[in-house]
Amino acid sequence: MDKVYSPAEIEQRLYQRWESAGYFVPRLSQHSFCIMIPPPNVTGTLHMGHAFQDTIMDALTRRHRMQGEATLWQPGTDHAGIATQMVVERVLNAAGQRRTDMTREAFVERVWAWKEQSGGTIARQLRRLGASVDWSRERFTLDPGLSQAVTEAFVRLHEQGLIYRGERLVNWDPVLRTALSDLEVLSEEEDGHLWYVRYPLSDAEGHVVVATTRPETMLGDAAVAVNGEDPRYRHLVGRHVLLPLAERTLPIIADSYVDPGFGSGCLKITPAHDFNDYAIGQRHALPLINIFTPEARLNERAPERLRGLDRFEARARIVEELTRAGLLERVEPHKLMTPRGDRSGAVIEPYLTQQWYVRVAPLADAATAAVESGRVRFVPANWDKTFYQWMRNIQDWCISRQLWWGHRIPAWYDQQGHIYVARDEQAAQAAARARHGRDVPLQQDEDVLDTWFSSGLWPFSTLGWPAHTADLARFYPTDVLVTGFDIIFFWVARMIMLGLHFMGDVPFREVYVHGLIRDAEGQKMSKTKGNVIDPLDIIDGIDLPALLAKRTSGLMQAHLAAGIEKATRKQYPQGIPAYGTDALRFTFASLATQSRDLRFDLARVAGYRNFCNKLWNAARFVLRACDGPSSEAMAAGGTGGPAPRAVSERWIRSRLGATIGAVDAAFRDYRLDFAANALYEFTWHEFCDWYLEIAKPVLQSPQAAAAQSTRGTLLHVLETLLRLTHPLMPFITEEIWQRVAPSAGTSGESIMLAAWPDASEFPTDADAEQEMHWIMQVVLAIRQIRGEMDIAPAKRLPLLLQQASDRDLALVQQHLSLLSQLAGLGSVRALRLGEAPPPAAAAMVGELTLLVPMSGLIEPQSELRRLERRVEKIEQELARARGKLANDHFVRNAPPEVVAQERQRLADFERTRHGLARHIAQVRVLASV
RNA sequence: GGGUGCUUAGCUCAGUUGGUAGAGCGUCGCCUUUACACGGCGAAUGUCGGGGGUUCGAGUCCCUCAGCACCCACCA
Repeated sequence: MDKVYSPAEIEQRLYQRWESAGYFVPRLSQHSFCIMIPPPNVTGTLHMGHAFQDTIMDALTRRHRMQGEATLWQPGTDHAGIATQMVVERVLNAAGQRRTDMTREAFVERVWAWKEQSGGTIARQLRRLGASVDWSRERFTLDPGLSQAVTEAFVRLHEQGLIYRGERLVNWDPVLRTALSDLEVLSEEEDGHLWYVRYPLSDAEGHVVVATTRPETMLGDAAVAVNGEDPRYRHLVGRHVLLPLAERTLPIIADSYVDPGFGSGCLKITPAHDFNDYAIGQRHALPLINIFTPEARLNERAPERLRGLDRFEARARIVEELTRAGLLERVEPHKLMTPRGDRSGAVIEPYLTQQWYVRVAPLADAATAAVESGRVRFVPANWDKTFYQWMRNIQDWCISRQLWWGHRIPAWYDQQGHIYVARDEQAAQAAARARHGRDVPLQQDEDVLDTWFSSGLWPFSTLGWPAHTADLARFYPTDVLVTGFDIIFFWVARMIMLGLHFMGDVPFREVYVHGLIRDAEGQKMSKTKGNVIDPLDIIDGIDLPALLAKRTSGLMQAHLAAGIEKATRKQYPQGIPAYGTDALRFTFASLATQSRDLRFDLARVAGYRNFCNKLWNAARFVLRACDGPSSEAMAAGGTGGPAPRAVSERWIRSRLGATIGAVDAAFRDYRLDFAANALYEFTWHEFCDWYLEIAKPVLQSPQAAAAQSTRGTLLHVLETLLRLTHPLMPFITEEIWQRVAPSAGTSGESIMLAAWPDASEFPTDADAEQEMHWIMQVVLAIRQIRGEMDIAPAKRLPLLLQQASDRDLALVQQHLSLLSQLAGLGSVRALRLGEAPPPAAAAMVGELTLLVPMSGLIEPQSELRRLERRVEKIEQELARARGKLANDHFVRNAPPEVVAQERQRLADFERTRHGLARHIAQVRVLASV
């Protein structure tokens, strides 16, 4: 084994072996475990958030697989309608072409070609991350099977009256020229204006003033509304005004929606271009006057001179004309919430169109009930509140999109406009024939479905639905969904609704909601911010020029490049070193706290890369120590051999058991940060820092049985630790395990298929832990003196024991060589009764006083300072403990064991202080000489 | 307007039913100790955002204020 762990050499080799050996395919077992991957966009690449999420899922999957369950992690990708279509259109535009220049079929072909070209990236990335997904079941939302599921779901929902087609206002993206669902619209506060416009009364002198943020829509006004209670305007209700710039009169109506306190108290009503106005228009039977084309230009309903103007040009023109006509009373600056499309960024227009909708209310009720009753459990639990809040106010879901890339809606129209929703064209034709008595020409709906419609079926469509497959029976409901809170509404809620509806059961029993990965400064990672890191660049490393090129090329806003380059040069002057997959994965695990924002800092990856190296070298040590012909004897020692085990062996086994328990609990609670910490702590600070050091002299000792027993323990503990660590760090654990397992008496093709560690095999050994605690206290106390006095580590120190109890003496006797080795002692001797101690540095362990004679090594002054610092601390603790025990209320009300514990603490502190005080007095005399 | 979080060491964060405030990174000493310098040993560092309350006892529970972040929502 090399001195330094080199992930690059082993990771890809091991993954290929796992994959080709079929280890990712679920085995047969009574119990099953299943996770569905949230399918990423097929044309995208995995970012840090994906890598984080995939690490979590892989860790869960690997642990369950080791527990012997039939484990499936289902992979796949999403066609991501709008996002993908936009990407391909951008490519076309760059080549001087436009989507509208080609046929739909030609365009869709281009998208498929793009998908084939880029589709392998995600799979490649997943493999590099070590994701143990079952590639043989990989799915894509536009696969024939999944498309059939989409059609089936649509047709059934339609038959059940849960899908309908209707004409109403939708969120219209005039740039993409498609409808969007409510969720795809993001509102943000922007600076705007409030224009106060005079609408003259039609039958008398005077006018009313309406306040509007969108003067251009006045051409579509159908009324002016006032609050019926408003004394200023009450008398005008029923009269009419003349709509400026248009040759129309509008009624003045009363509606309680109008807030007399806002603006002028008069509201222009434009039912075809505002959601509120639409509702008011419905109440008052007002006409819908659509003044826009799908591109949001003024249409033929506008006066001729304004036709064809873009909505923002139209606004300027109309304000200008109103000003010229003296109808603009004033303009105020005004902050308003502007709705924008989440993909295009275009200002969304409420627009009157025919669209398909899912009637959500009945589905939402069932979904809410499923969460309330605990059939679906959110982790952390409080996400259910977010879920409920959305579910309570849910509106019908607009599922049709005026795009070309996606699942074509299974609806056909005859020339009279009758609709035939059917599983295929033949079935539609049959329905048409039934109506008309003959075949008639049918035209399929041009629209496609919202991407999230097919994603919503993912937990069962991937398993073969609508067929009744064995996989469905085996894996549905799945066990856990691992996802970010950003798609609870888009995806989680819809899977629950559709799963309950079509499968009659929840799609997953638990939803583990993790935080979102941000950069080291807490900024969201994005291309425009230039702070994106490709997970593979952390694994393989990347030099600065390549990193700069990646971050500054293909920017939508080229002017950002300079700033990004500067920041990148500053942050990564040397580029990024190669850290390997396991270090990255362990970092992700350690980040998996319950916080919402998770800051990703490369310094942590470096720390865990070091941890990998630590584990690697510990293994190197163990293998070297156990190298030899008698490996069978060692194995026997490891699995309950004959010799009574040394206390250190009993201790490390007990600690391992505790660690297994902690890791098990952490996995059950989805606290991978706890799991990572427990593994780190045990591996580094117990196994390496203490046990390996303890083992060294034993291995050299002439007592063959003790050495042999130690070898067995080293192997057994390491082998178990590797299995325990494998879900988080699959590669390094496999690489080491392959070398360690045979000597440890374990066999198997792969650690992946080895049994998950059993804590009961390593029960708590309280005696051993206590005894080791004493040893460690003594060692630490002497090391502290050495460290604080700057005594060279190689210098062997004499140690005198004062006031040693029988137990102390027995322990010293028993562990003399151990103590000498760990603390660097030259000699150890107990003071005789009445023997005057020489000038010495002192430390206390319980009642025992440890003395290290100064004899030229230690300056009395510095020892004095050291002792005084310690006493000061103890005095503080003493004061607190005394105060507590002096408090009558505490002694009377606190539980007896707490009071007893406090008394014990007080006694310990007093003894220690007393001992130290005595030495201070002595040292002070020396110091003053 | 409604809702949800967050505020603990220089930085990033843990802190499980209230009972001695922790880790990693960084910092400062000493060390080429035969697994590891991607290392070893030792050290320093906190008004747990402010205020109030409950309690024998509060980082933890309640109230309140401040700051930050996010989500939902139809005030023109």
